[in-house]
Amino acid sequence: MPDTRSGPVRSEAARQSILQATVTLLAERGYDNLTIEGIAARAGVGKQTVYRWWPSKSSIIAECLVEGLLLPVHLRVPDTGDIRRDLTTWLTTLFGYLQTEQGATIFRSLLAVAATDEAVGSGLRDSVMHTQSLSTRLHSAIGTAPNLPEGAPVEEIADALVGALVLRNLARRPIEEGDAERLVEAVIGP
Amino acid sequence: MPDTRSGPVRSEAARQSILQATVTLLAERGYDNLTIEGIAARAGVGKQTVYRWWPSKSSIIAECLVEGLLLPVHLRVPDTGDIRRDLTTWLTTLFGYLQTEQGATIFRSLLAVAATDEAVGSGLRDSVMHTQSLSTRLHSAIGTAPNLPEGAPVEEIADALVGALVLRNLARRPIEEGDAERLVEAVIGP
Amino acid sequence: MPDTRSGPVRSEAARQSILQATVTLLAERGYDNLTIEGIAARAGVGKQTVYRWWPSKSSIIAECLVEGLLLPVHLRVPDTGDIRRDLTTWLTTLFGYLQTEQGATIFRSLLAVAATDEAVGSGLRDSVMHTQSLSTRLHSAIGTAPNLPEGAPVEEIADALVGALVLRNLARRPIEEGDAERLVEAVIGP
Amino acid sequence: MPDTRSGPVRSEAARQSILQATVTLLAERGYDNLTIEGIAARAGVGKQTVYRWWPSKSSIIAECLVEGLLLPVHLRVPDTGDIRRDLTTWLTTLFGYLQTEQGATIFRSLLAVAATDEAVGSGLRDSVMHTQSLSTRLHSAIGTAPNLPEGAPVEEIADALVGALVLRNLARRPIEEGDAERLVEAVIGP
DNA sequence: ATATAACCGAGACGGTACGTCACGTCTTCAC
DNA sequence: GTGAAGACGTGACGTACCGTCTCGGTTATAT
Repeated sequence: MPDTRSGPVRSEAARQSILQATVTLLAERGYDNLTIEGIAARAGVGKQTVYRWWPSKSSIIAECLVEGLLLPVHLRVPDTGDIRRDLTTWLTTLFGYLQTEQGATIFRSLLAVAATDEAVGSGLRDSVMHTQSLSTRLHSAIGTAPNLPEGAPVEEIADALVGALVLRNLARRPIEEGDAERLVEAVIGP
Repeated sequence: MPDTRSGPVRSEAARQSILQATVTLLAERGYDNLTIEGIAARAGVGKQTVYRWWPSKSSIIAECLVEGLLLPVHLRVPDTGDIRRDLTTWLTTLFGYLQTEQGATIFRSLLAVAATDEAVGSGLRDSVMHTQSLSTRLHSAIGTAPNLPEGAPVEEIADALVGALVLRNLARRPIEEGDAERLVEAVIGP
Repeated sequence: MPDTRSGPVRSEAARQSILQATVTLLAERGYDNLTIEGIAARAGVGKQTVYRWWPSKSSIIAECLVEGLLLPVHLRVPDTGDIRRDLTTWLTTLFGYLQTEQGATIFRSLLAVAATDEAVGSGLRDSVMHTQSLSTRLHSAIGTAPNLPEGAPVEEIADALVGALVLRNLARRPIEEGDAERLVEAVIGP
Repeated sequence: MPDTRSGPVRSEAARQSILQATVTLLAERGYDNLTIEGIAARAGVGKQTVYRWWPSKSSIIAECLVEGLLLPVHLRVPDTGDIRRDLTTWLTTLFGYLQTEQGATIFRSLLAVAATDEAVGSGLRDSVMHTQSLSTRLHSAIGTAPNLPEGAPVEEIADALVGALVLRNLARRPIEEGDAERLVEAVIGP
């Protein structure tokens, strides 16, 4: 029976406080300007308590992600049977999030972390963007659209959609009316 | 009478030395771990000489980009009349660059800068990726493929291609045989 | 009905272990570099067990002193009737202790504690150096030496002897042949 | 021709500021409770500026000593021809300094440093206490007092006097009327 | 030709944040 | 209630870089 040592147990309150402080500061001031001292101070926690449980700034952010504190929209692709409509709905939701100053800042922070931290980067496509659900939805749509014949490169289509989103965020290009539709058209065809 | 100040002129040697040192350090140790003091030391240059001419770390990197020191592949999309083949060729070249450890590291650094620095971010799609040439090529191909009818969302197609590239780089997904073809198929159709 | 509380009694083993660990670490690494965590770890004891019984680091050292763990020489001044010989014998013993690297280090630690901690400082002359026995011996020698007439400033003579010892230890001056004799001559006269 | 490098020169203002802050804090709060961060803050100076020029806390104090900022009494033994009177005068001056709360605190700090730092300890007897002048004065007095015959152990007499002073300071024994005289009598005889 | 001014290298300066160590308090479980 | 273990908030440690500034030395005009 492992892990039966006595002694105090990790403080869940401190953990939550740190994660919440991280999200707040990330939204307020961006990824640089985010310091561990700042997190600890805002969380009302000793610096050592942070270092005891997380090896790096990016790992805190990774945990925020897993907890769903960073992307407070549900990223699952809907399934009404109409793949065009579903993708458009899904993209519109995401575009809506990226349209807010705060959402865009947080998402860019996320990309900065991904660029820096291998673990976050590797998990970006699947865990973060839930691309899995996108792939699944696309698979189930095979045959229902002319551009989705048997053997269509589903993963690459998913990459293209998510990647376009990422690129827009990095490029600070404002979202406009009809962008979601146009993007869907670009990859699924007219 | 403009520009009648006296004194010596900006040292081109110092400038080159700084840019080169930046590229070297970026490839060696990544974007974080890149310090201005480190650049100056490696370049054999005083810190002030850096600060005199560049306002920030990211602006040095931006200049490296413009000088073509960072992405030593020519990014222009070829034009043989066959849009599929041209895109595949272009993507294969880029994939080749991102397949090298050094190229992937530099490109990720670039994305980190873009996530952080508004100017670099805004220029990412056009200046960095030369998406303009991609758009132009796609425009000229309208009508030559079933998925590129009149009024096709060319910009979004370009976004999708470049974005997929970016996403792959961030996600550290290794490139495999046929990836370029599949990606082209994903956006241009079968 | 005094002392009828329940529960186990203070562990003598823990107490001894802590005191011994303190002496060891003091001799090994000096007064600074001595930490309570280090003592507890070396003693195989919880930190709280230390804090439960001692208010401060210096009080542990004070207890080591009282237990005779720090100055393992008997400091009582002998009494053969010949005050010169007795003082010389006593000083030679002490010099011998201070000549060892370990003894000198421990004694300096003691002085550092005395400089810092009022209680230890106040007890230094009497409890630590047993100056009381020195005074007594000097008192009993009054009249037996030309420099010890009736009314001789016995306390000051004791101070002078002990003080000279302390000074030598602080000044890291090595002891040489005949030093004990010369010091006795200095205060008792030729 | 050594040391001809260009560039900024060490700031004398910063140096003075640091030394002065050290003295002030030492007198205010004692040797422990003295932190380098505290010194830097009080001096209005970056921490690195302290670390650039001094390897340790004790070395700052040592420099304060050399600058005469710590012991603001002149420690030279006077020479009127009457050795008893001269020693008494000298001791009275020192006792006066040690009688003030601040003087006693600073002097104890000094002893704590000496106990810890080899360099300061080694210099304690001579540089700090100017025992050299005491020895000289005693040498010149040989033959003028019955206890100072030819061949008297002058160094040991000096040790005894200075040591008694040190011991009193460590033991927190208050100075009383006639103490200086009694101490002189103890080592020079009646 | 000579003064003036901007360049260059070097690096000291006041700062901020880093990641670590130890403090003294506390909480948990076993005895 | 005591003891081993160790998490907690706190604060100082010594280091790395930040961006600004000050040096002595070196060009290049502008007088």
